[in-house]
This record gives sequence, C-alpha cells and structure tokens, in this order.
Amino acid sequence: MATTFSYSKEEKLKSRKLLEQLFATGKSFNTFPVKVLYLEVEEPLDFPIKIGVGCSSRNFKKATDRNRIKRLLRENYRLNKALLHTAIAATNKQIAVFFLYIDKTMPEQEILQTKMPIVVEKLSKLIQ
RNA sequence: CUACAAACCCGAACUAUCGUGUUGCAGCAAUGCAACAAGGAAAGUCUGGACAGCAAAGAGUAACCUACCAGUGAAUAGCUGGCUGUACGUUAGUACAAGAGAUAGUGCCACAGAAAAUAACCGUUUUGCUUUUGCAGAAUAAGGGUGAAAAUGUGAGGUAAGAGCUCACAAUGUAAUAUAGUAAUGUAUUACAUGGGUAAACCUUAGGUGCUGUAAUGCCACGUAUAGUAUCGUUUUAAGAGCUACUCGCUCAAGAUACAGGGUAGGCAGCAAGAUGGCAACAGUAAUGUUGCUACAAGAUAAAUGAUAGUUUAGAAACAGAAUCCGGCUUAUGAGGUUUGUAGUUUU
Repeated sequence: MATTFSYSKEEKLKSRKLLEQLFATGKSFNTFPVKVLYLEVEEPLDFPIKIGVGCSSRNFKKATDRNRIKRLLRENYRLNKALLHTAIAATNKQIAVFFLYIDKTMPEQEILQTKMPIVVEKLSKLIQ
C-alpha cells in the first residue's frame, strides 16, 4: 500500500447499497466533533478502504457550509490516512467508513487537525 | 471636505507544497504531462418559454391568470415611452398605483349617531280632535349634533313650510360633435344625469391557460413472475374499470402469435454553440433591432473546483455552491468606485 496523500475516485464510498448497509448495521464511535461509522465488508471491493464524509443538512442549511465541512473532513483524512492503510494491509480486511460531523457550529480547521489523527489511530486499533 | 441614505459598477492578485473532476496527448498498465474547472445572484421557485411525455393528446363547466395606451421581445405578471389619478413641492418636477365595471345583482360599512341607504330623532309647516297643556296624522332633507363618509356647492326664485322643484354660476360623471394625437387621453361646445363608499367582498365584462416535468424521455446490458405493446381474432352482458377537479364523451372480454416485461442494480444518450457573451457602426426618445468583427470544452451523480504556508491590495474579503437550458422578477451582499439626495463644516 502506497503511503501517498491522494484521495481518488476509487477510494470514495459511493454505492448506495453499501451506505444503507453501513448506516443500518455498522459499528460506530464518537470522537467529538466527529462520529465514525465503519463496517467490515465480505464482498470484494475495488479498493480496500471506502471512505465517505458528510454532515446533517438539519444543522447546516446552507449548501456552502456543508460543502466546506465535507472538504475539511476529506482534506484531514487525506493527510492522516497512512496509519489506517498500514493497519488494513496487515489484517487483509476490507472496510467501509463514514465520517459524520455532528457539531452544530462551523468547524475550525485547527480542531480537526488535532482530532483526525486520534480518530484514525482509534479506528486502526478497532480493526485489529 | 465630512457623515448618512438610495441606485449602479465591481465581485481580488501572486508564489510554493499536497490534493479533486473533465478533456487531450504519451504509455500494455500503473501513471505522467498539459489545458480548463461555480455565480451576480448559481439562491427564492415567483413567472415566461425551449425540449420531452401523456388520453383521440375531444368538448363543456369549474378553477386559475391578466386588466389605461403604444412600442419591444420567442414569451410573460418583463422592459421602454406616454396618458390618467394620488402624495409631496411655489414652479419645474419627483415618487407611487391593488389603473375594466358600483346604472347587472347580492353583501358589508366598527364606534358614535335619529338614520350608514328605497333616511323624519330634535326642529319647521299644516290638518283633525281636545281646546290651557296635549294627542293623532300628513308634508318637509333648510337648520342641529355624530362620524372616515350624511345625499354636489353658492346665490336667487319659489312655497303652508321646504326641497335641483326652477334658474344662474360652479363641481363630478356619461354621451355626441369639433379639434390635437397612432392610441390612452387633452381642449372646446352641446345634451343628459348627480340617492354615498367598498370589487385587496362575492361577482360581472373582456382576453387567455390541457396536464406533468430532465429522477422527463430514448437506447444498451443483466434477467425472468405474466403487468404491458403490436397484430390476428372474438363478444354486445356495458355492470365495472381506465382517462380529467366534475359532466359529457372516448377506450377496454377471453384466446393465439410476436415483441417483451416485475424486481434489482449498471452504462450510453439527453448534457453543454446559442432567443449566447463582448466590441464597433447604423436605426430608434428608449426598451430593442440590424450588420460586421471576435470569444466560448464546468458538466458531476454521496455529487469535483479545495487545504496549508507566505506576500500584496485593504482587514488572512461580503452574500453565497452549478445539477436540462435560456429570458425576466424578487431577495442577500464586504471594501472600493461613480451618480443623486439630505445634513453639517470651511473658504470666497
């Protein structure tokens, strides 16, 4: 597994079916202000880690705000994903993950910068 | 010159590192390189179209929309110019308009007041009875107070007292004629009418509107219950079902053959060059049009256009994120600029 910072199309969690399955039966934990849902997948995927990001449109009515949150989540995951990738490569599993922003105020870049490594580390341990 | 308000213009730039989408090129591939990559409102969904589908893409009613005139435009509830009315103003002018009809009908008009619409409480005049008072009736809208609004105003005649009852002048409305204007309408004359307002009450009149929206729709792949389509064929029982808000009206049996279909989850088209933008000339008061030159690959589908650091403007910039496309309207919006208005200050 290459330790780049890329976040390409194959890596995105896109399948509606898989998303429904994730929200229905996936496990989750909170690391404020981010809720992480994850699920081990049996069927073969084109990429071993599928990632999605989002936030509630109830909390953020403007599309601009939602876009910014998703961009920040995506950006911070991209910069911190190396640890998770090595963990996955070691266990040979496949997972689908969704990062959900649960705070009701606009996020600060600095907070996410400090939190995201913690989130990724926790997720890596839980996978093993 | 400063402050405030309104309208319009504009809607940051550069460098480095990492990253995203599309297209092109190279490559067996991984990938690399290059180009391009949100808006003036992309928003609200308030409107008009393009495009597509739907029953025979029928009729009527209902419903909805519009409502001074002319021009403009694909079209509109848009835009431009004009007319009229209202408000402000000495004028010039500016702003706004829910700008057809109250003489088709129904309703409504709080409080106050006799009475809010086929007006008699007080008052005025008069008749009868009683005859001191008073009682009953008739006529009368001049005077009274209330109210947003009280029966067009002033004067004279007239009368029992009064009254547009009559006359003069004036006001408003309608019609006719003349005149100016394409027209709305203005001006003048004549005639008639004047017993309120409200249509942002129902309503009437005139004109218009079929409905659903690109998750439309077409095609391909996968795949197989018998819903659908086409053709053939059959029936007259028309109840029932389907089509629209309703009525009329129209369509529909079983069966056979062929196509092909529920559900699931994909791909391609639709899907980006058009009522397009910019500049110039010409026509027009203007909106706008014509001609010429020139520019234009955002196109996703859990949905790209970003993050960090530094520099600059001006303060690490407001409102805000395309989802079929285009026109208009409405609303939001930082700094700076332009114009107009108001207030104050300074100088002459």
